[in-house]
Amino acid sequence: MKYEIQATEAKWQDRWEAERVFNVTEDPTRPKFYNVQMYPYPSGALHMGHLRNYSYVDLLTRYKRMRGFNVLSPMGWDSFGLPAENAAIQTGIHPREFTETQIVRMKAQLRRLGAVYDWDRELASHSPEYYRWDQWLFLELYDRGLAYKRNAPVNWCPTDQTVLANEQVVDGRCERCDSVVVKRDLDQWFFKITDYAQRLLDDLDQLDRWPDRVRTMQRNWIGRSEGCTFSMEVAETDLSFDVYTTRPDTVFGMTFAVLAPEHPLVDALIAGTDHESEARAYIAAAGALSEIDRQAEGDKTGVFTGRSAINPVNGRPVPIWIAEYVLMGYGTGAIMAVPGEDQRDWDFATKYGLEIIRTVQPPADFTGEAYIGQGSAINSEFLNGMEMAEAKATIIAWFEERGLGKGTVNFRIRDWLISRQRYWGCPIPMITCPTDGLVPVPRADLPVIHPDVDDYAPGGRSPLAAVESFVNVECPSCGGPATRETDTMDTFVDSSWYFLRYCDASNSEAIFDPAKANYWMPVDQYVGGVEHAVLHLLYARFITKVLADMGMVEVQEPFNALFTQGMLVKDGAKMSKSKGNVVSPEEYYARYGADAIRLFELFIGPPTDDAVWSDNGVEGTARFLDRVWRMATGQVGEIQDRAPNDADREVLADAHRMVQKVTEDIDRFSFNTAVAHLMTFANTLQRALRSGIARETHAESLRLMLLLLSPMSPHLSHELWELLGYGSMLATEAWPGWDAQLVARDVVTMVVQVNGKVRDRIEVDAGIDAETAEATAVASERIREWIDGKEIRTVIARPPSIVNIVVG
RNA sequence: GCCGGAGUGGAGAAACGGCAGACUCGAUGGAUUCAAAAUCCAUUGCCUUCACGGGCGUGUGGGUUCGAAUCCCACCUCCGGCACCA
Repeated sequence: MKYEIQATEAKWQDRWEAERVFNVTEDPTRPKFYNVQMYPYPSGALHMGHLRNYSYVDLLTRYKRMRGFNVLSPMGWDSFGLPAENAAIQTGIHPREFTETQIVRMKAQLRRLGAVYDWDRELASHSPEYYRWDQWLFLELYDRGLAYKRNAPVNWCPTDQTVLANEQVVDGRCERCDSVVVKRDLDQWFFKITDYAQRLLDDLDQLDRWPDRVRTMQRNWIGRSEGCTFSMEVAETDLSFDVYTTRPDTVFGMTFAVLAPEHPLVDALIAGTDHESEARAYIAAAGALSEIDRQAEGDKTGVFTGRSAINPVNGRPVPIWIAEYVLMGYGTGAIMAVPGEDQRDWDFATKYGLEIIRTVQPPADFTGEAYIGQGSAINSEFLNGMEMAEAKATIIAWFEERGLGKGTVNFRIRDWLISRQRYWGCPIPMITCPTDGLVPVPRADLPVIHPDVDDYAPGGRSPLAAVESFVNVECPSCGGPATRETDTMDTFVDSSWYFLRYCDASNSEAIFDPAKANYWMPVDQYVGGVEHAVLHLLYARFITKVLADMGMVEVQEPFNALFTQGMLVKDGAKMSKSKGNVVSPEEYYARYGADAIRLFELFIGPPTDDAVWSDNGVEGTARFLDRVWRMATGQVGEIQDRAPNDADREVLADAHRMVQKVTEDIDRFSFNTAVAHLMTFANTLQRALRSGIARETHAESLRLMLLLLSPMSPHLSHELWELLGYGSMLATEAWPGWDAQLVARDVVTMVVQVNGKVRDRIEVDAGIDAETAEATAVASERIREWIDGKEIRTVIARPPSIVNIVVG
């Protein structure tokens, strides 16, 4: 009997769906398992790289189900965004039509893989039923002062014609299109994620089932530093400015001060000095540079202002410079320069002939320039002799006593810029009234639906701004003429709460029912790419904390365990459409079926590592599955109607060993070795069949194999399960346990080493004691050859596995 | 520069501090076949030996240990993140 791949796979896909096997509701009597994959952008065609992730998630859904969990595995679509809009610009097809076509295609592809979800909870961020709650969330943040509009220098991508969040700028370039990002001053909406910086940092400690790498990346991104802010007066004026430093202990070593070129005080500072025209030229030149050039580490440039500032600790005047190595966006945009203990200040001082005073004693053998290590304070009056920590505390207290400054904490993270000047996103629900200023759209008027437009092309402002019927509205407050906000939201807003919406996806009265969210949350296993380490994963944590503060959900952290899968690599590059190296599954479905593809995706290597695609790997797993089919249907060897003998009992023991290993390997996410153990047992079973196996042993072996194989290659497993009469729906069976007595071995191979080198292997009783093990080892013929005539210094016995004889 | 992670056969990879290379691909030889496909068997880290066996071997150099791919130190290479953040 031949295995009919296409018909069988279709049959089981139909049955899982028709019998609603994976549709779930809250059930307090069972432990829940909330299994989520980062919802995909509906790009249309899935390639082998994508299928790797779907195979992992589907394995977990099926496995946890069999382990007795109430498993929720939903699916949805991150369906706002640039690709659909760019396609619309090119083809004229409405982004909605384009997107919905792609969603239909992708659903069909997931179904073809045999991936199962609770489709009742399907959501798409472009649907008004979904983005209505984006808008609601925005208004809640606005009411809490967590959403605000401000004019600020922002990152502008000249190609995509929109602003970007800091997190979307990579090495000065747009993460999407790689264009060099420029700064523009624009009125933009921000979410105040900086209010949550400390909590986002602190709670990383409890995420012990996240990869360290991701936690470290978030820590770096949040970038907490402790230091001191104090004020400096400008000599011969009544001006003053604040500086921030993490090294207040070195304040006596300040030999100059530096302002960022954009510092608001600069203009007043240089006005009327001899250096005014030179300084203005410098500022203009700095302003014209791109961010990349600005941030390029190289020769530091700067210009003297002609003014001096007074060092508050000793009244000493120091020259004030303007230099672009000081950034307006961090701290106060002004620094005290201590060249003795800061390499950047050292470089600058050396270049411009400024004084250098060491205030920390370097070790005698120190040969570098600025010294940033530990040491005693010198040249620092009352701080002299103190170590760094003590000196810091002392000087901060000194500042605070006199009201001149205070200990402060700074974060590198900036507020989240969420405005986008693009069409295919969620409209921001705000109205600007000449009388009342910014007025929120009343919640009863949500959703603000974005109208169809003729021209999607970005032109520096949102395409929505061209639609007068959309823009012009009555002010909800005074009824007078007013205008709508025409920017749309960053799509990362959509994705920062979708996992909560899955819990109650069809609720038309609220964003979700807290009771339902509290049943399912937190997500027990979150699966996705590491590229979102500081984007989506940080935003989602932030929004969850906001919703927790609102009392909507109890958890402070949305994702209990995070799994970041490796990429699939082909021809030395990540498999992706843009690289042109994708392998489509269609041909493989036709030849080998979904089960073989899934099994290969699991087997290809450790899930967290990148894996290299190989064309004939699927052939290997297909061969394995075919062998399982033939062994199950009596096409291999001989199944004998007799009582099990010793050989059969050993086969059964191996089957139980397989159950143990596969279970343990799945639990530690070692899917590649789990598959390997199934293959090993298949080899064992095949040998047994060839020499004749008892029917009972054969049946039990197959039963266990099919249970273990079913989360990996579900179609063939289900078909055989039904065919062999074990039941009608394998997916709802319980995961097998193993018999510890059967797994344990009576006789084991003991290795005997002489001086650490293996010299013999002896079959011994598994319960052998150390004394007997040693005696057995020494008595061995082969061992005698190595130890005779030599002095036995010591013998290490670790029965029953090893004995090491050390001879001199 | 700073912070992570990783270097094991021809390839993907295994290996609680205890037999390095499980499992799969590939390759070679063989069985079956009129022939092929499919299937099955055997071999497959390097050197040496007719053979039994022996020697070497997990990026490099040290160290700890009876024993190290695994732990420690230094270095090299690759990958990822951050980077003029005061």
